[in-house]
Parts: sequence; C-alpha cells; structure tokens
Amino acid sequence: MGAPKQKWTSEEEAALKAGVKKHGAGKWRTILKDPEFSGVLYLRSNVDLKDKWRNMSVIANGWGSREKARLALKRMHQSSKDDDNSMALANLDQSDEELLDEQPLAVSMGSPPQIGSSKRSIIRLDNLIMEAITNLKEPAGSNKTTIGTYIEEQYWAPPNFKRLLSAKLKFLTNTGRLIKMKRKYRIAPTSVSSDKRKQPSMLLLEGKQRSYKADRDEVYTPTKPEIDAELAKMRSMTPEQAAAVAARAVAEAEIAMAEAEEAAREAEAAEADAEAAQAFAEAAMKTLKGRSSNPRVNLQMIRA
DNA sequence: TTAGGGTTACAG
DNA sequence: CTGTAACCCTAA
Repeated sequence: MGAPKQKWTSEEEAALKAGVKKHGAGKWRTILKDPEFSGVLYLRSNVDLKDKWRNMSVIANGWGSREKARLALKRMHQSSKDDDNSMALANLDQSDEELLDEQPLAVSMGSPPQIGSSKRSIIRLDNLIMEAITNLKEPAGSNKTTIGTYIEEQYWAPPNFKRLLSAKLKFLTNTGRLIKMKRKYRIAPTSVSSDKRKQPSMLLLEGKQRSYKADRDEVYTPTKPEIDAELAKMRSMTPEQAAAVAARAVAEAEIAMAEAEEAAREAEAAEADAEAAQAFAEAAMKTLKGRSSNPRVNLQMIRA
C-alpha cells in the first residue's frame, strides 16, 4: 500500500553516475553520504543505488552479471539483408599500433547512446537537448552553455559539439519545438505527441535510408576505405572496447545526420558523410552482434 | 555493507 | 502474458 514504486528520476540517475565516477562503483554508502549527492539521493538507500547501478549497467554495458538467466532470449533479428560481410580474419597481426582512439573506458559508461533494438533507432541530439532542459529544471529556461555542459558531462560529446549544438538549438527553435527567450531555451508546450507531422528529422532520416538502400541495391560501397580498416580493428577488441566504439560510431552517425540536416539541400558532401557514417555504424553493430556481446545500449527513459 | 539471487509491481 | 525496473532477502 505504501510504496507505489519509486521510479528513478533522471536527476537521481545523473547523481548516481557522478557518484560512481567520483568514488567508484561499489562505494554506495560513500556516495550516499557525499553531500554532493545526498541532496538528490536522500531517499535512496545504498542498496537502492547498487540495484539501480546494476540495472543501468545491464543496459549500458550489455552484460552486467544478471543476464545469464535471460540469455536464452536472444534474437538476431534485423537479419542482414545482403552484406554478411566476409571481411573476416584479415589483419590479425599484432601490428595494431594505431588503434584508433583507444580510450580507457574503465567503468565505462560515459557514452550510452541508444542503439537499435528492433529497428535501427539512433539517438537524437534533439533528445539530449530536451533531456538537458528538462533535468536542469531552470524556470526561465536554460542557455546554450548550460545545456552544452550538461550534455558533455552526462554523455560523450564530439569535438565539434559546440557548433553542432548551436545549429541544433536554432533548428529546434525554428521548428517550434523549443522556445527561445532572452538567450534561454525552454521546451515548447505544444510539442510532443499528436503532432500532425512527424519530426522533420525523422522524415529526413527515413528519406536518407531509402536512398541509401537504393544505392546499396546498386552495390553500394562505403566511400571511405578507413571504414574497413576500423572495422577490422574492432574484431580484435574486447567486447567492451567494441561496444564503446560502436556506440561512438552510432553517435557520430547521428552527428553527421544532424549536420546534413542543417546543411539542408545544399550539402551533398555532408550527406555523403552521413551515409558513410551510418554505414559504418551499421556494420559496427553487425560486427558486434556477430560476436557474442550484446550491443543493447540504452539511454535513460525520459519520463513525462 | 555489498553482491547477487529472488520477488513484486507495472508497462507494453 | 511477458519483460523490465524497483524492491527484498541473505550469505559473505
């Protein structure tokens, strides 16, 4: 009767992540007593933190420790239509000197983008912005810097993130999803749900995929040779490393898509980049699935 | 106190 | 009904 289930808020999740980052996973009591987080987590127990972290790890990392039981339900749907690439065991020599940007990624969950579950669904910068504004809870709205800092702290941010964020904010404002007032951004009241039109970004994305498939029908070859090289490297990585790379690939694909979106109809180059990135992301995911690690990575749910 | 298995509530 | 997230129990 008393406890209807206390779902975790994004603030709490953020605090937990920050706490783990500061004190390390497993120091639940310490995190809880840290005045930095006690304000947000005051109604949670150390066990709650532990359980929540377990849940988050399962989603973000792929395989926490509680999946052996559920391991039975693995579906490899989304079968590869044609390319079951046979770029097999090519370069296995230890000469992997220039492992792309080998990152520590220890406790690793700095970048949890959402990766397809059934259909390919890519994390949208839009959502991160919305989440940032929502969680920041600033009555007058949040300015670009604050939003940017939030996203950079909670997720992985690309090098050109600032520029992208500016463009994205402008785009969202122009399409009416955000309201800009005195340098502050707020979420438009009549935004979500029963909108007559789908989000423009999705429309564009779908169109892109269509043309992508068409190209592919005509023997589409990844425009960038590096893609194959990167993919080859992935095969010699640990699942954790591969997962992180795949996550970044997806995020980068998203970024490229967003850039193409901004450039609208003029940037064919950006479009090509976006498709190349998408191709790499897809290939990366397939490579991952081909191995045994599960690439299910999820963002936290945004509760209304 | 924590890690991990088990249980219950809730959403799809 | 099934899967998931929050919650509970207990050995170490």
